[in-house]
Amino acid sequence: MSEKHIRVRFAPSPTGPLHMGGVRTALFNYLFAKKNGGDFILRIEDTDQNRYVTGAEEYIIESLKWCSIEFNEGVGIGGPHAPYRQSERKEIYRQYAERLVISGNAYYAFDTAEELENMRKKLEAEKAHNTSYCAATRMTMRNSFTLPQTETQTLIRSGHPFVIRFTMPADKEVTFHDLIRQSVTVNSSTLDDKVLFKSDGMPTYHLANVVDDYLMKISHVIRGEEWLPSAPLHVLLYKALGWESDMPQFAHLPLLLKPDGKGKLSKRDGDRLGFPVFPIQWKDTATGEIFSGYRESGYFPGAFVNILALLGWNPGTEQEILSMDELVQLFSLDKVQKAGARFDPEKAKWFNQQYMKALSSEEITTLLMPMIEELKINVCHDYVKKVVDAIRDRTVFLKDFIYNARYFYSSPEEYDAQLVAKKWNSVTPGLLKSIAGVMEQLEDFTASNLETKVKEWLESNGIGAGQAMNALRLAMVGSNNGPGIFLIMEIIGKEETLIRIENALNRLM
RNA sequence: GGCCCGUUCGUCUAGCUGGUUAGGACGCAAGAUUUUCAUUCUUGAAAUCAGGGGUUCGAAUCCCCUACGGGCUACCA
Repeated sequence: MSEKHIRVRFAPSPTGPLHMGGVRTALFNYLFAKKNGGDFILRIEDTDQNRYVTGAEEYIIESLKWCSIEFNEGVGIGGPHAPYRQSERKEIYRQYAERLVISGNAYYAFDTAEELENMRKKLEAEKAHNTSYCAATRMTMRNSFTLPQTETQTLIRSGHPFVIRFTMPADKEVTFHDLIRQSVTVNSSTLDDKVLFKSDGMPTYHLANVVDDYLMKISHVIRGEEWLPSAPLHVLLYKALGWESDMPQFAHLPLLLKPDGKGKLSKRDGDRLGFPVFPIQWKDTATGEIFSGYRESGYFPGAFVNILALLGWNPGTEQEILSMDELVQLFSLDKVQKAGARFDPEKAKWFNQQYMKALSSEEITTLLMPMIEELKINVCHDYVKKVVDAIRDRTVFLKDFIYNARYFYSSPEEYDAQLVAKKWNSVTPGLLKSIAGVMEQLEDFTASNLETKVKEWLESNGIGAGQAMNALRLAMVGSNNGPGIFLIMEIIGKEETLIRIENALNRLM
């Protein structure tokens, strides 16, 4: 193991939007690279033409950008090992596949889908332990082992479809070291003769991945746990290609599990349970279905990254709020958890709240203004800032400054029926009229002056504060939430305050 | 079915070289503040460390077995 320059890659395939588990894999690669002064590469693994989804690649790049996960080599920006899109590297793979055939580590196979299906059925019926194309079965199939050499040559020259399969040893212990799981051993008899090169001229993941990681001088392969079972094949491929001394180190990350039930977090869990699973919104062009994103839901990118970082990793201290710089400083693979991490949407909200707290009201307002303008709400920066100051403690998401604070921008249209039933009685209208009369006289319409004057009046008339305050809140807000009622009045101003009392009187009688 | 990986409060986790009242955070509960709702503060409940065997004076920490969970098992990645 030489002291190689650290080079890692994130290699998604553009089959749809990248979900948060994928972003976390990218993040861990990024943190590891930054921490060790290495390179972080973005490679697009688009070897499956059938599953290619238009827009997915752009989506991936935009997502990473939103998260501030920057790559310094790869698709879009190029680099010394370009191209970084596997479909554009097509020519490279075939020679390595053929090299494996020549060295006896791979072979041509001509079986049809139907023949493969029959083989599987037969093996299942026999209750064979290994029901795949492997050392035990390959001699019964149509391939360059069973066909005469001349026939193999003829078939290939005549353009007959073929695949190249790896010659998996019959019975060999394959052991490799994983940075997170230590030693992993598998017997090759349980593995199969994986297709390395497809009949459409494209490599499969296994070949492309190994070839590219070698050519791109990748030092560490950090990927999801779903790849652990095929890692022995990859190790064998490095050996077969004579690259054993340059083989990267492996680290298989634990999976992200769904908050409820069983299994790994999937595409549809988010909208089913009310939280996003995607970094940014994705619209499925085929079905028109929209999948919500963290960005659109009002999460700060820093909070999102923070949440992901702490899923399956921790710094070993009690600090939970960590900036990207701190994450880079503290990150290490040996603090990565082995078991899958169940995602908790509630804690995700808490993280966002912490990031909200860290911002000044001025900063929040600046972030808010474009949203306000887009909604054509006619208020100025200073007004919004007052709203922010008033409700920031009770706000988790940026959009809540708008939707949960509608009463700052317009008179309530509806009044909470339960509250009306409880707090609005026969004396209320008269009471509100009198209070409105008091307020009308006020020059100084600040919360403190309002409070003093209104309370003085109530006291001198022997009226309990409770019924007045609740009725006022009903008139101003329409429901039982929001900051101090006098502060709301100060912000919306005298004119609006009186209008709302009038509105309530007209509507509630 | 086969193979691989895993298993500390409901959840994320600390605990890494055996000796702690098993710590923190989210959530939950109670109280205080707020004549609303939140915030904030205080307090509390919550893991016999999956279970069972060992090793040891002593194990959440080491070993084995079982159970359970997860992943993989395509000419998908």
